[in-house]
Amino acid sequence: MDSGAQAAGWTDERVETLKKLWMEGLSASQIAGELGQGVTRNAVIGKVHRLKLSARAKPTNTAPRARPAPRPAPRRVASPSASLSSGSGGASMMGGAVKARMSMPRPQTMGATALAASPEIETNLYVAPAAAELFIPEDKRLNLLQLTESTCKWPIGDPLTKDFYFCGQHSLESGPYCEFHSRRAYHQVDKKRR
DNA sequence: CCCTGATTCGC
DNA sequence: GCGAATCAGG
Repeated sequence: MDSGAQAAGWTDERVETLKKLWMEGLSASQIAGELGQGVTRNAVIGKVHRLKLSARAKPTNTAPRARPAPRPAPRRVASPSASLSSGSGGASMMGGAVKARMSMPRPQTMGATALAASPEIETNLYVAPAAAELFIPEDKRLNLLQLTESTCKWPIGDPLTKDFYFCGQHSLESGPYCEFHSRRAYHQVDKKRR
């Protein structure tokens, strides 16, 4: 009995699922995860475009597609070596080590995520720059002149008062902040406020 | 750093 | 047609 060859090939069923989920606003990675591990987010996006499904939720948008992206020279890596004997009816794929790439068990705020009915009163109109999250001993606090290339430049407190200082921890090579504040800087913590 | 979709191009 | 690599934005 033949078996296998399920990862590749977009069956009508899968295409329908793709359309459905895409229209519902799910992200490509989520759809990929839903379809199966044999499908990557790139595959989903690629298929979406081939189907001309892009622009799912854009009723009134006449904005041109940004820029055609002036590619200098993608220069893709040539085939490492076509020494892999293809054909010969040797289905040597699927060894078993299925790496669960990209695990995201977190709900994450998607487009159709309803707001939690939290009657909490937001009295704090002014939120400090995530200060109280990391206590810095006084002897470690730095002022503007004390900052160096290797000190975390995350500001803490109100710049207009004396209780202002910089984190001062050893900063990462990849940024001006320490590891802790580097995360706070970007990452999707609150996403965009619509 | 994380994520998102968009695009290109070798297969 | 397919999707990895890459790009570009947030």
